[in-house]
Amino acid sequence: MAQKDTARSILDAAEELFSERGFAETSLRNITTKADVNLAAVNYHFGSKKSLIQAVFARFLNPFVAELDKVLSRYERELEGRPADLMMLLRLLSDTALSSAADKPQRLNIFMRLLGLAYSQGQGHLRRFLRLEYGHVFLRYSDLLTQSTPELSDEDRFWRVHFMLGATMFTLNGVDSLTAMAEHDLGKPAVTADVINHLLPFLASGLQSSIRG
Amino acid sequence: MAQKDTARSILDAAEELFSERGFAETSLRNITTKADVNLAAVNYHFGSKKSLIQAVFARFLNPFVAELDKVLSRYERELEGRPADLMMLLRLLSDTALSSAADKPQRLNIFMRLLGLAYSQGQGHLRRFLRLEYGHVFLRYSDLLTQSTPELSDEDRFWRVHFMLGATMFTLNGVDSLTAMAEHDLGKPAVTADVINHLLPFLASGLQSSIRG
DNA sequence: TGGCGTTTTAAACGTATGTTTGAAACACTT
DNA sequence: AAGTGTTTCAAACATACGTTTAAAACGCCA
Repeated sequence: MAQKDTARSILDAAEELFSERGFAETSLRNITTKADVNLAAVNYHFGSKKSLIQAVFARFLNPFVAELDKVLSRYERELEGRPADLMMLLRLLSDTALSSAADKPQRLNIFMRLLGLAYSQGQGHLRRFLRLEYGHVFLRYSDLLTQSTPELSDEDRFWRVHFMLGATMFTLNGVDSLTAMAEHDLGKPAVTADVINHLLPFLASGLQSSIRG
Repeated sequence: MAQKDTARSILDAAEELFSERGFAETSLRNITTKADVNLAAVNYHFGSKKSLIQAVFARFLNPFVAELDKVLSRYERELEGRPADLMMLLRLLSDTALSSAADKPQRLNIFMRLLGLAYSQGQGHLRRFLRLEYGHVFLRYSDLLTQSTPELSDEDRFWRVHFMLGATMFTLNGVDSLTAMAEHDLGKPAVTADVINHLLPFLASGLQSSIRG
């Protein structure tokens, strides 16, 4: 019990602090103080700060990616060779993400902030770790996206998929500030699921745009 | 001459290093070494590291915002009361951005990376500085956007404008990696202007989406 | 209960950071 | 050329960091 509790406390504290202040700006002393464990515990249980960062991601992504893998397999079976439907693909992904943090909705927001940080702070080791560990699922999803948009040129699809990724990352990365702004500007509270309900039509329309520049 | 040269060298070096490694990860010693000036020069000329960061943004944003202000005034005059056109508004913004770094295209990419960092790294002081200093121009642009999309509900427009911002920030933030990937995947080199030509139709279609979730 | 591997602890290590200092070098007016 | 305000410089300062250490405390099986 001792080992699990200490390691878990550290992961909990690190997850929250990293998402609030970034990786470089969060010290091991911040983390161990919040977790109420000894400073040396991080190096004892995780080896280094870098490994701790990776462990934070792995704890969230391992179950998520496993579940997404299952969901995609089930959907491919249902399709029986027919091409995938775009809105359905987007729904599969967002539902999987939402349900992977269903017990504590705040955790999805926290994790999306971490993912955003991973791509904006240096953390080259993190990007390498993520691609190595989870790259295959995203390649698989990308193939299904291609099936669902046969009318697009490879070039248009390439760019627009990255635009979708950007809108999604940016939005979910700052979903807490955005929902707060929404409540202030529109007088209407919103949760992550509401934001996603607005987001998906935007993404689908953008991907399938027929406006010529 | 001495003062200007030293301060300029520092700003040049800081701009580049910050965009490559982030703010916390770039030390004053990194900067002053690259700029080939004495370590104490930063504190002498700028007062502190925070003020240096703000100065880097001000150097780029002051001329950009001044130019955008002029461009918007000219466009409003041309409209003579008619509602603004969406694609035209997007073009005005992107053209102004592109031309504000026309002499050295790489500077726009560098600056967009900095802007992304400003919103993902802690740097609360920076966000406050940016809103205080340049908020009025973005409010003005936002009003024109509203004119150009009268068919949208305030709620849809609110969310979709932020999705657009996200797609844009993410894309231009990583435009160097993206163009490299594009060349690898599509066998077709691309520059920032090409990326924007793909981006604008995506944004316009997303904003005007009529897909129901 | 005694012994042993695991975990926790307080303290220290070496290094890097932002900032300050006071003297030296410089530019420019009188 | 002397004097004055500005800028540069090498050095030091205080602080914070990630990591290591060696002893103490703990958990558990014999």
